[in-house]
Amino acid sequence: MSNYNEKPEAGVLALGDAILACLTERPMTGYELAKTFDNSIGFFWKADHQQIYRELTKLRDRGHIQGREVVQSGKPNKLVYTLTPEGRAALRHWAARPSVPASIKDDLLVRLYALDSVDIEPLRTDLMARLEHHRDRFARYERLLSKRFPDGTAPPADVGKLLGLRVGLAHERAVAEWCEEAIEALSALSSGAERTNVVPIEDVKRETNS
Amino acid sequence: MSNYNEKPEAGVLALGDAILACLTERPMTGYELAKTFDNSIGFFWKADHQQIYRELTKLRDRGHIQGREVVQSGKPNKLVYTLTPEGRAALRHWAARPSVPASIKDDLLVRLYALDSVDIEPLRTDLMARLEHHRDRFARYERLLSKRFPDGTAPPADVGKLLGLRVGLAHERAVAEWCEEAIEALSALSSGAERTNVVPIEDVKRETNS
DNA sequence: CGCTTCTTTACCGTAACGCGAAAAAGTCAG
DNA sequence: CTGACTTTTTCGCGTTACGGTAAAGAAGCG
Repeated sequence: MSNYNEKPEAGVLALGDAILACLTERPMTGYELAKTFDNSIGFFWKADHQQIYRELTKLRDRGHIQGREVVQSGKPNKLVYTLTPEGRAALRHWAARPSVPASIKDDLLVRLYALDSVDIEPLRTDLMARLEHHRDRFARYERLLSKRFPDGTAPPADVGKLLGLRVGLAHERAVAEWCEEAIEALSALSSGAERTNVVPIEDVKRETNS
Repeated sequence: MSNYNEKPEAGVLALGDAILACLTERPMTGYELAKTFDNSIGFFWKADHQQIYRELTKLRDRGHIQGREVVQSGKPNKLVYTLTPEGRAALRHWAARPSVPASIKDDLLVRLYALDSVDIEPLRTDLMARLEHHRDRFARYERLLSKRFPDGTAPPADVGKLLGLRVGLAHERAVAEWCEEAIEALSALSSGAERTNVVPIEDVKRETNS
């Protein structure tokens, strides 16, 4: 059996590390971080500005980042945060620890699990919204990919960002397809004895080759 | 502690609802719930026994479940929890609200994002562990599917459980495939150029306002 | 004999999230 | 000019989630 229950020490504080990761790119203010977590990480992590600022304070207290005030005319002064060498080291150290596989944790699955105890109509509506959502995301990732990495390759420093987009793409596609399947199944349920023939999975060998 | 009916916004407390969903199947004790959340929901949701018990207490206080003590000989007495009509109604009501699409939130992606600031070797090791993990899960779902739904169909009440397994399957497959891709990419990175002089900071991005 | 299983509960912490509010400067539309 | 909105940061209220440590008490296993 695979055992991923080692002992990740100080554990889960990934939001702070996500911020550190963002700051490896360039120094940023809390406002910038909050606006777009840069358009890669922000897809997987969302956090409002209060959260960001609170985390920034903690990171500064730990000496992982350093704030430099930039006086602006016409706007409030801003605090541009830069990684300190300690912050860099902390990030490296954190990144060297094994990650914990995230669980799916989707409440939709809970609803489906109790399918015979809930109303199917709102569920179907919900699933359709979800389908749209995942399709949107998929298209967004595709656009980003073809814009930032038109030939499918990346310079060494950006390989990780490419991979991030690729996993997002794969995930959204898989879930969107599943949504279609689920909607169909629910429709078949509510329309009664009508049974659409389901194609067994072994025969559906869909390879997307572009 | 007075007001929990005024804010029916999108789903917050899902752990409690997951427990309610479990209890629609059959009455269970906290211990049973903690052991295996039944082998469908437990894959997507993991919670230790303290969490479960705490949640059970809350649910009982709300009148959503009802505990019935069963005296046992040879074992401690147990509390078998049953859904009350109020609990059923609450579950139905909760399930009728739109769900919030869960974000991915995987710290591995953060590590990858900051790829040029971290060590690749532990990352590659981590990815290989992850690959194994997702393959395990995939195989597990496959086994469960062929055991519980050998012909790929389910009685109406179990359609949701089938769908849950199917999305798990699709997800694990997609992520496992991505892991392979990522491992390959990282290997190419580390075996490749020994740091040819690449892009120092010659390009200071000018802010729109200085 | 000690160890594990069974079953529940308690109290400790803190990370994460969310909501509402507020400063103090400027821009821009009506 | 007024009102609304942007920019940027911060405070403080709350709840949910989760993690650890530990205590019970009886049974069964080796």
